[in-house]
Amino acid sequence: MNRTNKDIDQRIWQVVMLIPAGRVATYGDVARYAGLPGAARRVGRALRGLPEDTGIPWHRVINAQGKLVVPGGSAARDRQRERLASEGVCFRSAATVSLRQFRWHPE
DNA sequence: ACCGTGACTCTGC
DNA sequence: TGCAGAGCCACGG
Repeated sequence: MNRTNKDIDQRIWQVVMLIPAGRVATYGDVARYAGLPGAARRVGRALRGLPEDTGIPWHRVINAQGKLVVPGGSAARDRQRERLASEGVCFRSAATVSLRQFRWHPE
């Protein structure tokens, strides 16, 4: 079975959509839940290609250090922090979330 | 095919 | 707490 890149992206997006509001997940977690252990960078690439008006909650995906790593300079970074805050996610610092407290753990 | 780069992660100092 | 190194997957020159 040859999985196309598009299939992989969809798989990743589907996992991201499972993250409930007020919670966050790391790139590595998403990769693992999508059946792609170790492909955290692949997840980042999949999210980078999303349009601005997407319904996929990409802002709930951060790195393993609880940090928002979306490139600065783009409005996306501020939007991510704003959305998370509005969902009730508290920040330990300007761009760092309390993973311990808000990390999503699928059952 | 080689190499640099990136919305990554883990380990060790 | 912070930074460097190495490993990771994938893309583009």
